[in-house]
Amino acid sequence: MDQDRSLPPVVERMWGREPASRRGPRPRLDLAMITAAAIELADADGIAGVSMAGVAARVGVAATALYRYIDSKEDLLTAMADAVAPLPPDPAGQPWRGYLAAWTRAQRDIMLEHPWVLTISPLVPPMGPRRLLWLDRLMAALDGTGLDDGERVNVASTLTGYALTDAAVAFAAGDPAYEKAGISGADDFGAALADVLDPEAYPHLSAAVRGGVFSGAVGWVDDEDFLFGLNLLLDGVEQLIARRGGVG
Amino acid sequence: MDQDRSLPPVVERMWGREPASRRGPRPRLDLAMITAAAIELADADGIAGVSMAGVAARVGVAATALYRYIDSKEDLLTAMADAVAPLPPDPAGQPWRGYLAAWTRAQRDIMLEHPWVLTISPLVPPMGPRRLLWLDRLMAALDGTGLDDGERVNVASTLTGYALTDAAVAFAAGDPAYEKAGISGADDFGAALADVLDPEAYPHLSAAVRGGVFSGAVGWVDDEDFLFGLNLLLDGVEQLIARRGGVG
DNA sequence: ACCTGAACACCGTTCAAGT
DNA sequence: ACCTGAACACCGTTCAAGT
Repeated sequence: MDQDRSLPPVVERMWGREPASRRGPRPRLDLAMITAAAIELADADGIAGVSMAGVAARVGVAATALYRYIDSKEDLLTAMADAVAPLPPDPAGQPWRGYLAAWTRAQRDIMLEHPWVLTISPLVPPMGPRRLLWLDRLMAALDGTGLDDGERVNVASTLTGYALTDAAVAFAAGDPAYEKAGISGADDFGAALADVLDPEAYPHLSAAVRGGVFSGAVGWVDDEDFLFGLNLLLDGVEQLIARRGGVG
Repeated sequence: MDQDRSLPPVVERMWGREPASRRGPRPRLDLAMITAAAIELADADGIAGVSMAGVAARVGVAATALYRYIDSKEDLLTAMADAVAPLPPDPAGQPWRGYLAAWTRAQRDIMLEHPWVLTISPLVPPMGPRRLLWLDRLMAALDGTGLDDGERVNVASTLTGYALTDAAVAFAAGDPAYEKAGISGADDFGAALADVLDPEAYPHLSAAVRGGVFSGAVGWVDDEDFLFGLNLLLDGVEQLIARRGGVG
């Protein structure tokens, strides 16, 4: 039962389970060193800056030596997505709603600081020690609300998804691809769109664009927008808690 | 004002604005043909199956000829993410809540059918004709609720994000990377996790895992889970509408 | 047992040359 | 003006050989 349902090798290593190597020279590296180097490269040059050769050079080793520690580059990206997360905020003594808000904001901030996470995260299930610590803390914060474990997990995944979406939208507004074309903010986004939208085919949207939906001072990136959607979710959670008879 | 705030070239082409070419031989291709070929490849072999050479071969042209129509592979992916969306459901005569639910589900279904969208979508702002048609229809469905344009856009982006998250989670449960390791469903996911979780460091989560959170009959992929989070959101929207004094 | 260096198959993109 | 073919710089990954 222990051997049958084993985790993927990278995940095992992310949890510190290095294979017990006995004979021969001692390893010069471990997964944490490699992951840290890769994260530094990604922070500096984006995901395109992460090549096996580049990571290897940074830890002072030949490119091919990395394959002693990971099976593939994909595995490396999986480990990066977990390791980039800092420790979650401490839920001790906090009311659930305040903690969930802080938790979600902190998770979004990770992605604003490390935009490359957006390019790997969504398809990777959170099985590493860091991401699961976040999950554990959120579950703790919901003690006393009457929500069961399954509901808590669902709340966590919904909030994680929201953080991801918000970060992606915020990032898109400043996307270099659009700056290249002379569009630098929400303001120009709307103006450019107006040129192309047929009012007959897109009646509501083109009216909204002419009305200036995308021309707000800060537009998409506005903190108000983050709170808007977040409170939508938290209101929903609050209703559920009320139904379960938990305390607010 | 028309020239200054121009859209990126790909986006212009997505809107059918092919450059007016006069002299010389007529083009053999257009962006739609190229995009359709790329989508077929991605559906068949995943995003890894989409190479410039492969797409070119499928439309019967040398690899380098594609650069007459797009500036880079990234542009091609942008066009694919828009073109893969079918027409949105028709909102005519539907109550807002029912339409939003159908809209969100349909959007998630796109990603379940074309999982490769998950690997490009989150960083690409929706500026193509298809994605913006979806936005227009959702805005139409909210007529009479009292929500303003900005709020409607925020609702749309939040629901889109939710659809994306749900699809990603559902997809992760069946991720080949985990099947490779002998983990085929939610059941094994939980068992594998139990081996590695330290109950002292992860008290709530390890209790939940022992309690079988991840061992439900269908687990993550359950339709119940999709509706759970969706209703959280729609309850939030409903509260907002009530505050605005709109009709349900 | 760990690491290296050479090698392989493949990739996106450029550019000059053809029509 | 469109398309081709050769070429370039780079990539992830393998494998035999060294210690």
